[in-house]
Amino acid sequence: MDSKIATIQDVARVAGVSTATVSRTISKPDVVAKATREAVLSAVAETGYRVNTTASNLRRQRTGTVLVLLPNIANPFFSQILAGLASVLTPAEYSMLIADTQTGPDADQRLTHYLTSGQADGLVVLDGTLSPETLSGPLVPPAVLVCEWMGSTLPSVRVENARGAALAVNHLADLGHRKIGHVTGPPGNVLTETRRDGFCRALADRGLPVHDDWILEGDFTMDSGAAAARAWCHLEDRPTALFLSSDEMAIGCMGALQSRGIRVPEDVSIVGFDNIEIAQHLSPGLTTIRQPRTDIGVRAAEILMDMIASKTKDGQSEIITVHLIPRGSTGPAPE
Amino acid sequence: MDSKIATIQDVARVAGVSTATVSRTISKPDVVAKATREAVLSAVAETGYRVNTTASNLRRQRTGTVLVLLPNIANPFFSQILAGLASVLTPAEYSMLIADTQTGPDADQRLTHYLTSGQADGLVVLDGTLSPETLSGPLVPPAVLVCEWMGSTLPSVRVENARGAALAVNHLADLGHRKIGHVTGPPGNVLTETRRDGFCRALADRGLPVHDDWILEGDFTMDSGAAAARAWCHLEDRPTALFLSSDEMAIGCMGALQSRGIRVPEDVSIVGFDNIEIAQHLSPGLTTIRQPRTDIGVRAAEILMDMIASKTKDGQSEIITVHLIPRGSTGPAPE
DNA sequence: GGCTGCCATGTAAACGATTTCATCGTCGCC
DNA sequence: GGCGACGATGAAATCGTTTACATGGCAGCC
Repeated sequence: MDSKIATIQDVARVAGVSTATVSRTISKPDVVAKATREAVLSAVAETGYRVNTTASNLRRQRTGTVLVLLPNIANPFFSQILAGLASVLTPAEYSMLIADTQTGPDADQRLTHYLTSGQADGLVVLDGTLSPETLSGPLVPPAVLVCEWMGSTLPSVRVENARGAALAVNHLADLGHRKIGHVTGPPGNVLTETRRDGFCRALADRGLPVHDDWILEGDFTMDSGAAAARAWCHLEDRPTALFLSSDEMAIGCMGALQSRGIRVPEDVSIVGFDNIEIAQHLSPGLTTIRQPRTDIGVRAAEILMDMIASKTKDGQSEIITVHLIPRGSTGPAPE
Repeated sequence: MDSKIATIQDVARVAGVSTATVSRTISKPDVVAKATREAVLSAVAETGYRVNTTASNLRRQRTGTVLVLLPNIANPFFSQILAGLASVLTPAEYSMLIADTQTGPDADQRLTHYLTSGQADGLVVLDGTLSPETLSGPLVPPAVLVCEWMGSTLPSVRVENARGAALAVNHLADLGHRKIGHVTGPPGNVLTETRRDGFCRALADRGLPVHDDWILEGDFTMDSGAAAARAWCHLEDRPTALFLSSDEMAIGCMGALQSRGIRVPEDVSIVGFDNIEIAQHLSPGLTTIRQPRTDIGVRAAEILMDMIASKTKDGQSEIITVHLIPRGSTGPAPE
């Protein structure tokens, strides 16, 4: 009937040792004598003892929490990175505190509050719109940036965004397209900038025209992809291929085009970016740039764990390779 | 150069009061005199004091953590529930610990460990395959089940799964379909059972045949939807309409059908379940049963907060209404 | 045999808050 | 004017660990 959970004191009493020995048995078993160790372990089993993480964290001056900042938790792209993060953090006894940076206008203030409140031992930033200054205060814990860098010196796991865009352009150019358009992410976002730059540079490299009217603004959502499709329809001189800065937008765009009777890829070829799971299940399948999302999360978590362990704010950076996945949404340029 | 964070002691010293008064000023401002309160608050501002959550939690015998059990974090359906949960939990100073119940074979054991380790003040269960016994040990904190019930007496936020299935069937029957098939979720999952039962009952109510060959087994993933499409192709006597137990499966199925040249809805009508965002962006749009995912999360979190506040394991339950969203993937039965 | 040194363990002081209980005024009332 | 009550504050215990330091015993060595 002891609904109370056993404490280290109880274990110590049962095993006939001091709490120090119990603690040592659990954290560094090799420093206690074999006999004592066994006595303690059986006392642990008998009492059903579990270490109280809160107390442990307090004493060890850590929080056991990693704060993950992301713009939109409902985006499947992010959730898969989360899965990667979790697979490393959970075994390391860290829990993820997920903060949606998009909710509400006071987001920036709430954020600073969060960052400096000592609620987290580390930070994983998935939001490309956060300012480097916000992230480099003295009170801000070690941080790893994911998928972006913005000239900051913080360690990061980045994806070859520019090269990804170039892969898309080259693929389309190889298929004979000469009029290639682009739908960007939201302005100010690093992903947006790099992919757009990579796109423009690749066009130039292939000697293809960069046409301002063909660069449409989106915001990574399906809705904005659909809007881009409508905008495309209203263009006088329409590109025969579109490279969209995210799969979500590409899906929204493709759906909107198809429901207007425009054929993909016969009338227009579509390339996305991300390779989210659904891309292969569409008809036609979506040609896209693959980013290994789980790996990204895993590497980010590993780097962060290293930083926390070595108590530094500097860490390694890593660049993750992207690949073109050709599918049915791209085809030869129409006449 | 005091990179150290201020403690309540520092504030007390600066304000010339005791730590007790500082603590009171912050947690129940009305019991301290106005003058003292102001002195304390300005000392707080001056020192940049933030309460140390870990210490506070330890003293107050809480963890400040809610454990969320879900089968697959990458599923967009769940992430939106998470968003709803977060919107309630974060303001209440709770953080979410997300545990993927699917990873690894020792999942069940790890789970029990988690549940009883006192790591969480509450539990939100999104996984329909967990056994009620696992969730009702004396050491398990207050729990709310989401989207399921399995005869358990635990409080829950459930969705009208059976009625949703009936809505789908009636919609198809109204369109003249008499041969209606179903793709289920994974066996043993409560959602699977209830939706299948609702499906069968609705067929019977409309006087339509229940044909075992037309009930295909899936597991809620796109891949299994695609597999169902292939299975459908191999049927001798093919249903003219399919109700799939999740949108993901419906998408996988529709994509696979279309890429085989089978037209939706001319050759076969498709109904999903969930109304995930992408459903409206497909071409044709996916007819589906809408569950208000964010609301579900919000209500579950609210109920849990109530339970924690009143220190009980019993809470209210709530049933969330579903709606049919007709889109282009359903049409009149072919001749 | 006595000294050095190491190994295993215990003692007790943190960690930073909350909260009970005691104390000290001050006010009101008879 | 004295007594009771109440309102505001402080002192100190407590939450459950971890860990620096002290202690005691035993082996090894001259």
